[in-house]
Amino acid sequence: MPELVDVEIVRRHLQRWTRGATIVDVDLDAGAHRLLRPGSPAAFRRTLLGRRVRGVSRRGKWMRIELDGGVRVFSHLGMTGDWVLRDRHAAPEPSEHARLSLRRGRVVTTVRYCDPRRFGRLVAARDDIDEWRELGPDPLNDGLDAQSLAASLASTRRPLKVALMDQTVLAGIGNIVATEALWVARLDPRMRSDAATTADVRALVRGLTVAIEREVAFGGEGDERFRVYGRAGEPCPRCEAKLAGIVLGGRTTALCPRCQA
DNA sequence: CTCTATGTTTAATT
DNA sequence: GAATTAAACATAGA
Repeated sequence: MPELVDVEIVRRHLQRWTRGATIVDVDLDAGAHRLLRPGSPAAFRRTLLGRRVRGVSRRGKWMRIELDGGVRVFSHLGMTGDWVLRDRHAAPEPSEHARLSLRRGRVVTTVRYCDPRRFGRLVAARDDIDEWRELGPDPLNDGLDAQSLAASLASTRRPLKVALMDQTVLAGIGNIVATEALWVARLDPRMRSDAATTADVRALVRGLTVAIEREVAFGGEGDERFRVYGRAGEPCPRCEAKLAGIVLGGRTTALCPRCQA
């Protein structure tokens, strides 16, 4: 689920469910310790209990739940994380590892963090964590600036797709958006990042915009939203050539050998 | 049984 | 230092 658009959708839900409410209980299961990096169940619980939620912000794939007293809870969904709203008496969800009980007036609800693979993170802190501070511009929050992107790309020799997925270059770009954007831009994912011309960067900005808008239009759901991601071996939607599948930076990549040369 | 997966970090190697 | 690669994390689904 979680790339930039998916995380933004979760953020909106989480903010709607929690803003203005007070955390009256924190429950963590036996598997939650893996999510609290750094942290411990006891400290996490102690830090959150009794605090009111002021809002939820997001940069890239990180969310920041802002609480009274300057406390912040950072949430990363990893590969399979999600937050859901449930009645306080509802049974635990499959793969539910953390639960916040929230009181707004006399009504108590629960938001639950579910994550079967537990690659996600939950970090309570009084300052912004390094992972948050080091994030580059967020395409949804900050827009895309061709000049600064060009400067970032020029500073490294890695393959273009690897640089795009570097969260300090742009925050929130994952394997899906990177793959789709490069196809839209007709750029070879293997080309050296510092070899991108001004025209290439312009095409890339457009590709990213198109790919992100497509994610938004589909609500981050359904395989139909993918033009090339996961479609190696199928015909290119643009020129009908057979899409190639390669590995870059340890991630599978689909590309059209004809129009992304 | 095998293979793959929307993410990140770390270690080893070039 | 920079870049590359593989492995690790843990689980579900095809």
